Order: sequence, then C-alpha cells, then structure tokens
Amino acid sequence: MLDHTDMLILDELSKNSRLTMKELGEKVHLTGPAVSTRVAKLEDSGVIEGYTVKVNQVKLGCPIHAFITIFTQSTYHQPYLAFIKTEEQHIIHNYKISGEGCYLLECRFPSNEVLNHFLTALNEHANYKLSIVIDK
Amino acid sequence: MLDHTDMLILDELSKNSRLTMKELGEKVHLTGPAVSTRVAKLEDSGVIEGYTVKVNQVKLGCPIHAFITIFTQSTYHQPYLAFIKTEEQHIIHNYKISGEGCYLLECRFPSNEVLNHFLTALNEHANYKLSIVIDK
DNA sequence: TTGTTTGACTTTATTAATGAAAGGAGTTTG
DNA sequence: CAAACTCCTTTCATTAATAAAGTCAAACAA
Repeated sequence: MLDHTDMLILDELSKNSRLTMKELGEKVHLTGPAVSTRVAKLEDSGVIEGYTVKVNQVKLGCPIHAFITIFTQSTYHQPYLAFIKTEEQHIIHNYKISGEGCYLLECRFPSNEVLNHFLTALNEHANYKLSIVIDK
Repeated sequence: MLDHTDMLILDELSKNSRLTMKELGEKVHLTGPAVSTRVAKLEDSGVIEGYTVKVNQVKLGCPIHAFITIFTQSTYHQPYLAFIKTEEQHIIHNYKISGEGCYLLECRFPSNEVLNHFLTALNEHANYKLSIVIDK
C-alpha cells in the first residue's frame, strides 16, 4: 500500500513531473535511487498512469471550452458515438453519466463558427444542452 | 509562432512528459540541444504551462467522479465560493459557466457517504443537479 | 537470546543525459 | 555583396540515472 512518502511523491510529480530523481529525492528526503525505485513501483502498480504536459489551449488558438450534455434521440447510442469519433480533434472527454442526459461531452473550439458547425452536425444524432466555460 | 515541429513536440510530451531531450529529439528528428531550446521557448512563451502526472484515482481510493451543476440561491455567490474553498480535497475544477446553472463543479469522492455529506453541506449555499460519471 | 530472512535504504562506480560554447548553413536586410 | 540573424549540429565538461554491492533495522523462528 501507499505510505506518506508515496503521497508526497505523487504530490510533487503532479506539480512538476519533469523533476530529476535527485531533485524529487531531496523534496521527500530520500536519495535518488531510493525515490527512483518507489516511482517505478507506483508505475508498475498502475497508480501512476503516465506523465503529461499542461498546454495553454488559448495560446494554441482554441479559446472556446464547452460542456455539452447529450440526450440521444433513441436508446441506440451508436450513431452519436460514431459521430464523435469523427470529431476527435475537438473532444477532450466523453463521459457516460447517470443523471441528466446520457453523456457529458467536454470540448474545445477555435471559434463560434466551428462550434456552430459542430452543433449542427451533432443535432442529427442527439439533442443537447450547451454550457460555455467563462472562467476556471 | 508555432511550427509543425513544435506541435510534434507538444504531442510527444503530452503522451510522455518524462522523455529525455535526446529521446524527444529522435522522435521529432532533431538533436537533444535543438529540441531542448525549443521546449524552453514553449515554456517561456507560456504555451507549456507545466508538467504533471496522471494518477489512477480509483487505486487511490476515490472511485466516485461527479459533475455538479450549481444554481446559487441568490445573485451573491460568495457563500458558495467560500464553501468550496473548504472542500478543496474533493474538487478537481470549478468552472464558471454560461448556460444552465452558474457553475459546473467536477469532484472526486471516496464513497457515497462522503458524497452525501458534501451534498448536504453544499445545499446550504446552492441548489444543484448531480451527474455521476459511469465511464470515460 | 541468537541467528536468519526480508525490505528499504545508502553508497559506489559506470553509463548516459544535460547544458554551455563554438561553429556552420541558409535566410533576411540594408 | 556583406552583415546580421536564426536555427541547427558538434563537442565537451558537468550532472544525473542506473546497476550492483553493502548497511541497517524489523520480524520471526529455533
């Protein structure tokens, strides 16, 4: 199981996953090799699923961040699921949910024009409610 | 501005941000020092905001993933905002939104008991609609 | 108590990566 | 054309990662 030091390691890596093992070791009061074997165990056990980068999407030309609650028109979800597979460049997550709607779709768009086009196409497979993120 | 190589770099780092500059260089057909200066520029310009780790929350004992649409009872949001500041351990994001509700709250909980307790406390400051994530 | 095993760590030494400096090729600018 | 600039490669000194060996303390059995 995970002890306090493992939690500290996860905490430091979530703040900066490019720390060297030496730097990480200093932060959690271990040597490089010791912290390195702990990190390897966290990876092997699946607690650490991977390492990624936080990218500023606005600077990349994708300022519109939307959540779309999906109501599929029939009990047959396949047309909707096939549709979003064709729109992967806009989709961050497609959560299957219980509660209001069948899915909650998190997306990014470069402009209202592109969003509008997306919604028109989406509407052939599902009804929706749109929420635009104003601030995080 | 960003060219094709920069996009490749962001793509590779989002798949694995712990690549060495040498490995990253091989993937985008550059030498270590060349890719290193490009990454430094992406950091300085704010395109890269940071590096983080993907943690399996289920293995960490937090299997319940919820989206909560918030309807504050008055136009005065402060009591709600103050409340969620006291519940930071459960909150992943608090998005201010346009559309249905005032905020969309993304949270994690270890159990239904804890979620229930959270909702009861939340209800003193706001109404809500709850969606539980079943699958990603 | 004594000896053995186990697990987690440190130390050491080798291998590999980083980062700074120098230099070259291609492009832009006066 | 020449100067300046950008972006890259090469080289080398410094620093980190990794594998192997050794240390230490806790748990357990005789």
